[in-house]
This record gives sequence, C-alpha cells and structure tokens, in this order.
Amino acid sequence: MTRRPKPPSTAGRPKDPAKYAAILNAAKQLFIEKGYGASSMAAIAAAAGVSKLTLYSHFADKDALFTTAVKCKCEEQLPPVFFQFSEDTPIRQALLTIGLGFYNLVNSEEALALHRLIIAQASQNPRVSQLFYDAGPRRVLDAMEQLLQAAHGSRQLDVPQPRAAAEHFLSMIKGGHNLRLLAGIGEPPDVQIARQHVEDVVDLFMRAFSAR
Amino acid sequence: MTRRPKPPSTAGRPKDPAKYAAILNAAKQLFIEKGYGASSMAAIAAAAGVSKLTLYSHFADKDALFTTAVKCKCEEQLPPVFFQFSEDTPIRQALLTIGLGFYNLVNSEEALALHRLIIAQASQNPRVSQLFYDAGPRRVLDAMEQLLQAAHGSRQLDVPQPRAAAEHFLSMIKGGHNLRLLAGIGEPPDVQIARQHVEDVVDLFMRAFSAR
DNA sequence: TCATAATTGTACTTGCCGGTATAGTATTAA
DNA sequence: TTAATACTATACCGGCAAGTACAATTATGA
Repeated sequence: MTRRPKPPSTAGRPKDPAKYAAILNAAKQLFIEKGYGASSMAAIAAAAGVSKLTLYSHFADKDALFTTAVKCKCEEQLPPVFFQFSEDTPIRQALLTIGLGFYNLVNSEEALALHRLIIAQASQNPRVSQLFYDAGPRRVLDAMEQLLQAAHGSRQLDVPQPRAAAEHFLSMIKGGHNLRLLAGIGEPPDVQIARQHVEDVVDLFMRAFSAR
Repeated sequence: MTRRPKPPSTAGRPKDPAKYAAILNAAKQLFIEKGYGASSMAAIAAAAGVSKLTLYSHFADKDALFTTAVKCKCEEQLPPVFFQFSEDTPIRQALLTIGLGFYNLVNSEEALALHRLIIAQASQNPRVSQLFYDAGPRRVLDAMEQLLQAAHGSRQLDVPQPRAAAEHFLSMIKGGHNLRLLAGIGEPPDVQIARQHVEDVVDLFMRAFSAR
C-alpha cells in the first residue's frame, strides 16, 4: 500500500506526436475545404486515421481545434519575403516584385479559402479574426510601409504618409479580381493578366508619388 | 358524378400575399443577421408570424427561400445614384461625392453582412454569387467607367483605360478598412476618417490621371 | 352553398453532430 | 513486472433542424 499520492505526470504511455500532427493536418484541410459547420469531428478523426476519442484527448472541443488549425494555417501562409532588396534596387523594380508576389499570394486558392473561412466565422469567433489579421495582412502592410518610408528617405519617391500610401498600393494590387474570386465568380488568375495589372498599378502609383 | 377532371386552378382560397411578404422579410433579416446555417426554418416562420407549413407552401425548401431572399436584398441595396452630375461639375467634385457615397455604402452594416453571407456560401451556391455581383459591384463599376470615359472625352482627365482606372479608384476607396470590418475587427467608419480617406484617394487619383 | 385550397398547431420522422461512456488493447516509464 | 496512460471500437445520449403527416379551421371563387 505504499503508493505515491500523485505521480504528477510522466508515467504511462506518452501521447503520439504523429497523431497530433495528423489530426491537425486533417482539420486544416477539412476546415479550409468545407468550412467550419460542414466539417464534423467524426470526419476529421476519420481523415486523420484516428479514433474520435483520441481526437478529443488532444483537443478539448471543436472550437479549440479550429483555433489551433487556423493559427497554424496562418503561420505557414506568410513565407514569402518579397521585401528584401539591396540598397540600390530601383523602387519601380521593387514595387513590381512586391506587387506580383502579393497578387499571387492573395489570389491563391489557399489564401482565398482561408479568407472565406475567417469572414464566415467573423461574428462567432472574433479572436480568430484578430489572429489572422495580425499574422497576415498586418505584417504585409507594415513591411510595405517601411519600404515606402525608405524610398521617401532616399528621395526616390515623395510619400509623406507612407502608411496610407501602402494601403492604397496594396488595395489596388488586390483589386476587384479578389472580390470576384472570394465570391466564387470569375477565372483563376492568369499570368499575363496578372503582370499587366501589376504594371498598370505600379505605373499609376509612380505617377502619383514620384519625387518632383 | 359529373366532375371536371381537373379544374386547372383558380379555385379555392388564394394565397395571402401579405404572408409571402412577411416570410420574405423575416428570411432577409434572419439570414443577414445570423447567417444561413444559424437561421432555422422554424425561426423564420416564427419571426414571420406564420406556421411552418405555410412557409413551405410558399417556398419549396430552405435553399429556394435563401436564393429569393438574397435576390431581393440585392435589388433593394443599390438605390444610391451618386453618378448623376450636370455637365459642368468639376471632376474632382464628382470623384469626392462618388467616393464618399461608395465608401459609406460598402462599409455599412447592411452591405457588410450581405458580403459575409455571399462569401460564406460562395462554394455551395455560386449562382447566388453571380446574382449578387451583377446587381451590386458590377453596376457600380460600369457607372464609374462611364464617368471616367466622359471625363476623358471632355479632357478633364487623361484616362486611356477607363475600366481599369475605375477598378483602381474603387479598390482604393474600399481600402483596407473594408477587409477589417468584414473580418469583424476594428472600428465602424468614422465620418472624419472617411472624409480624410476619400480626399486622400481622390488627390492621388487626380495626380495620376490629370490631363497634361 | 359548396367544393377547393390556404392556413394552423402539434406531433412526428429522420438524420446529423458534438460529446461521452464503456471496455478492452497497446505502449511506455519506473 | 507493474501501474499508468494512450489508443481503439462501438455504442450511446441529447439536442437540433429539415421536412412531413394529420386533422381541424378558415377564406375564397364558382
């Protein structure tokens, strides 16, 4: 009867990290593909090749799983660093590169699906929205602002309000195309059209902000 | 036993149009407020002051009701005619008026809720998306294009591609604010900020497209 | 008036889903 | 070896919602 009252932990079989990963992956895919409501816990468990109870041993409830999945998805969706340029890169070249990168990012099936998910859950889950915004749009906006600030400092452009200008630029790059794709209308982005669009926007932007 | 095989119609009690209207109104309100999934047929019937069976006698199923409600909502949401100007209105004034009107429209609770609804249902119900786009965004875009074309014709602006320019202008007016509100983050539009934003965009636009 | 059809209230069927219970098997640290 | 814990399979509970059945009532055109 000499039994320790509470071996605080570290006894017995440990949780399998592979199963955790499998669950998370399945959740990411299903939530993105079919939305929150249409993705049942049973379906997620099945897709992960795991029993429902195991799922519940890793995540308290559907909401916790959803939050974690979205967070994870956000983190893995901002790899591109279009914002690294050497000192002497002409600003026009930088804008073209950023513009094209941002256009492709924001109109990718991945990003569109994530946007739809977030917007659909906006009212029930505002914390997730904040998470998403801070991880995605906000960072891009910050980087863009910095770039314009630098261009202003080096007299390449005349941008007294870099924050506002950054928003204008990114809004134009996103363009009407993005809304149509979000709503599920219209063609997927075509390479030619994309390049044309970006060049058009950059020209417009340079005309408006070129240093006198 | 002399009975007509099928008195094709027009006999018996007619359907009450007031009830039809009440159902449609309740559906519009609930779908907008709480989304598709969270609006039960029972709740809609109750809100309309009507029995569930009456509801089903007017609409075959939930999807039919949804489609009709969205169509109706789209039609009633495009009243503003910011696009009527006398010949000699200076283009800058016209842009300011249009910009402010569009900004307020697109950031109103009504419009935001409708956008969320459409985007959330994008995959399951692409027909509804098309409906929405044709009734709303497309018309605004067309009108904007016409205006720019006219300004180009009268040498007030130099806009060789009015369609693209119209998209750019409206995209900027909508701005980052709209995404944040769609996602449920951030403040409702403030009058001061709105005016400032619109003026900023119009200035930028004029700089980029002023006739030489 | 009278057949016809709309409307109502209630209860029902059917199906799905979130979450839990049980009971047994597998795995691991001590 | 042993105790603790993860994991599985299956079944179950409670709730909710779409749509239907029924039986009664009410309004309308013929």
